[in-house]
Amino acid sequence: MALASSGSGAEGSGDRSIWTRPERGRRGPAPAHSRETIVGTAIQLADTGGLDAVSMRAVAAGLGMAVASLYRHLSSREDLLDLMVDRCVGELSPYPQGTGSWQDELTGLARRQLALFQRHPWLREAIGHGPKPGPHTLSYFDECLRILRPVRCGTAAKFEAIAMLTGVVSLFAAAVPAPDASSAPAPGFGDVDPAAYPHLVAAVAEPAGDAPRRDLFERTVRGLLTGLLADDPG
Amino acid sequence: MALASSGSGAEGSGDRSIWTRPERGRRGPAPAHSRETIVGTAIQLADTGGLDAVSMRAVAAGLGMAVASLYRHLSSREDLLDLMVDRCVGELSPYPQGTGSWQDELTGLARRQLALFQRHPWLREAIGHGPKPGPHTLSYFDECLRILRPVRCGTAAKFEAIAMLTGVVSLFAAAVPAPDASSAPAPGFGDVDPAAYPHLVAAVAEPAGDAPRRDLFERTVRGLLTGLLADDPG
DNA sequence: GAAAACCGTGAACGCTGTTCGCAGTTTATA
DNA sequence: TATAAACTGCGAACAGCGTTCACGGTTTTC
Repeated sequence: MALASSGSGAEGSGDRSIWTRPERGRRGPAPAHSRETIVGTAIQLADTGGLDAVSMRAVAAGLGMAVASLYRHLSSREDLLDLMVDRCVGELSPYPQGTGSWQDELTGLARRQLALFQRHPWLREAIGHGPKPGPHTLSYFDECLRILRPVRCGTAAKFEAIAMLTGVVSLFAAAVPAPDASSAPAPGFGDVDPAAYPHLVAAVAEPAGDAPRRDLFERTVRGLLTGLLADDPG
Repeated sequence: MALASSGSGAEGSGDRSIWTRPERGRRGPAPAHSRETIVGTAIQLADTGGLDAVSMRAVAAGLGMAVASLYRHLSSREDLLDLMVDRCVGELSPYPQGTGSWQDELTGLARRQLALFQRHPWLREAIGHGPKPGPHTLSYFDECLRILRPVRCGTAAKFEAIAMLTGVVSLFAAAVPAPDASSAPAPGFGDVDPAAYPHLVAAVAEPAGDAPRRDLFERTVRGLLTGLLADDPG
């Protein structure tokens, strides 16, 4: 059942997973760039221009190295994305000592996640393309499970709840991208037959009246948790 | 200088949006393929092999036409994706006559959305890349607003709730892909230092105990709606 | 000293979305 | 009816992408 065949360990750069591949071999010259530097450059590119800006050529150019050399450190672009994600998840730690109820703790964690998604908007897209959790992501799961320890329900349900919570936080991050740029002009209802969409036309005609209600995030998260982990007999 | 000066209307295929571009010009031979056929072929490709399988070359090949000819019907691949999304959203209509509370109606709609996401898994990815709603999507918004009419809160809040609901449904679709294939083997915790993730190790060691609780979807959706649209004075 | 393992790289392969120019067809106008 | 405009279809090409390969130089191991 072991992932890496139980036999011998890593065989150099032929490693399957980026999490078991050693950062450098035991022979040959020292690599000109560390894994840390490569991931940092990639994250910087993504923060600036989105995931599309993270091309192998762009990363290599940012480091002043040749494209092919990147493949001495990574076996694919996906490896790079996995490293980027895990390093950003690491920004959530250290996790504070828990004091309140598990709902309080989880909501607080969700709030820090929201800030993370806003710092790195590309995270929304980078996550979910296959679950290959790195060490920081495993720590994050561990922390969630620690918080959820008092909840009496199956492990699978807890994992589902964690995934759902992360998803909702990501949705909030998408809805409120950041405290800066001009918000997207809302779905652009161009010239359209008003008769076909009566409620829609009436709604957009209304005087908006949107005082962005406070604690919307918190109420939503708590409502979600209630639905997901309601305390009913298993 | 003006491309499409505000004066006259559409000038043939030079249209900005796919929703205003006429399907065919007023001169020249009749197109060999209808927009309907093109979108249908693309959806079929996506249903089979995901969004990556929807390359302009693949679509053209599926129709027995040359790649460049596709650009007589679409000004970009994004146009094609927009058309695909809108046509699938159209599968939600006709919308049944509402009978229950707005929570009941919205939950029912969410359930049909869930089925839609499961029929077309690529929808999750295709949605969200910029809001360019087509006629069916506008109808969907209209229907949601009709259901939400009794709820007393701002229009912006309602749109947020709709977006959030759609997102959560999409998350459920991702968690429960379909009633068929082997579910993803859960995040693969390979050989890992047990001491570093005590709660994680303890959790996966547990006997799972997952009777997939019934009505989890419904309870989650209702919990979310409660959080989002709780009836407090604006 | 020889051999194995490793780093860096230029050049290429196949793929992608998109554009250009040309030939043929249909319609509108004079 | 002749002519110009507008349109369809398409072969060929362009720039960009991720990835691979073969080769020379460097470091370690035997």
